[in-house]
Amino acid sequence: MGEPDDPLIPASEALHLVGATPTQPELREEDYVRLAAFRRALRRFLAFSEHSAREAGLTAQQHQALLSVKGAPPGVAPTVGYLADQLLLAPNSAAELTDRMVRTGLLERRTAPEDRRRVVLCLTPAAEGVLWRLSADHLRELSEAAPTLEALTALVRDRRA
Amino acid sequence: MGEPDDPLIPASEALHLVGATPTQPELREEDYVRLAAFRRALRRFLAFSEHSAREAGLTAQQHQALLSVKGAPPGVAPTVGYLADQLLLAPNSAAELTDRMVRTGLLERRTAPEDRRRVVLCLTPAAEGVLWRLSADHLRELSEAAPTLEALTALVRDRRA
DNA sequence: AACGAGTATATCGGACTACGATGTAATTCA
DNA sequence: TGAATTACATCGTAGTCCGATATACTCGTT
Repeated sequence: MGEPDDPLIPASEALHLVGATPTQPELREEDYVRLAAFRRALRRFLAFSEHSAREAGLTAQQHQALLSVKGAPPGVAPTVGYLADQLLLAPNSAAELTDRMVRTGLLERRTAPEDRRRVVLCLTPAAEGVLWRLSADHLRELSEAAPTLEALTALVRDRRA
Repeated sequence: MGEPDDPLIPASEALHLVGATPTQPELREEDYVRLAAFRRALRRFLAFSEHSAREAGLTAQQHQALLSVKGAPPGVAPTVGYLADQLLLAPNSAAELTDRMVRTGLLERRTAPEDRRRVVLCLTPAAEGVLWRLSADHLRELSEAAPTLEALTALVRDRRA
């Protein structure tokens, strides 16, 4: 994942950047443990997803791209911009992602007739099959992981100060 | 994020790699929409986290590293290996992450006396402050986002075939 | 006590992605 | 028509992760 990991701001300075101090969070040791557990659960799911996608020959990002295109609400055309919006990517990054997926035969670009600036994305039959398989796997995994996730969100949410 | 996104396996071949077909998933259009919505909610939370961390001068990965170290269960020493395990990273990547965080004054390396191969990680006071602030923000955000997330997991979990 | 196997980190080179800045084409509005 | 805007594409850069490999340390054998 290309997330920059080193803003090179010394922590001693960063501390001053955080603005006003919260009113009275009263953070306990337990809260850190819970947050850590929650994040780990999230990571576990994401790791499953990543692994699952990679086994099918694509990346997590590509999987989600397919899902966004396929799962676009009726009446909304899945364009490159829509993809960027759904995946919370910069428009150019979405264009590049599209490039790679077209190159590997997962997507097809179609210039929209009514506005020829826009490019509508279509799944290829191969992508259709892969996505079907991946979705089934994810639904299965979610039916197992969901309880844990829900429990943790509830735990984190309902902690008392 | 340095996630590779282009395995360069043509989709037509990838389709053959997915193994046995599921028994009878009966995927509907709705399922795709729900899965897409769920993934988008996840992304929203992760984006909040990313933004929040970056405002404090570090990355999401670094934030979670701090959380893992701080939230290590009592009796478990947060070493580099432990970090790798918690963040689901390769050991060398964890070592590099540690490097960057030591360089920016977030972590401190301490060779364990009883086994001098192991390196125990400690938060600096600055990191302690940043993490406290971030944790408060995340608990606040989670108390808002959790209901949505729970609703979506439930929706995805309890779909009927 | 020396040896070899195994464990815990560290280092190096390579692959890949995301972004900012910039460019191009199409549309809209004045 | 011309200027401003929108949608997407291209290029160079920064930064992460990983595999392979190296180093340091520990432990069980002999």
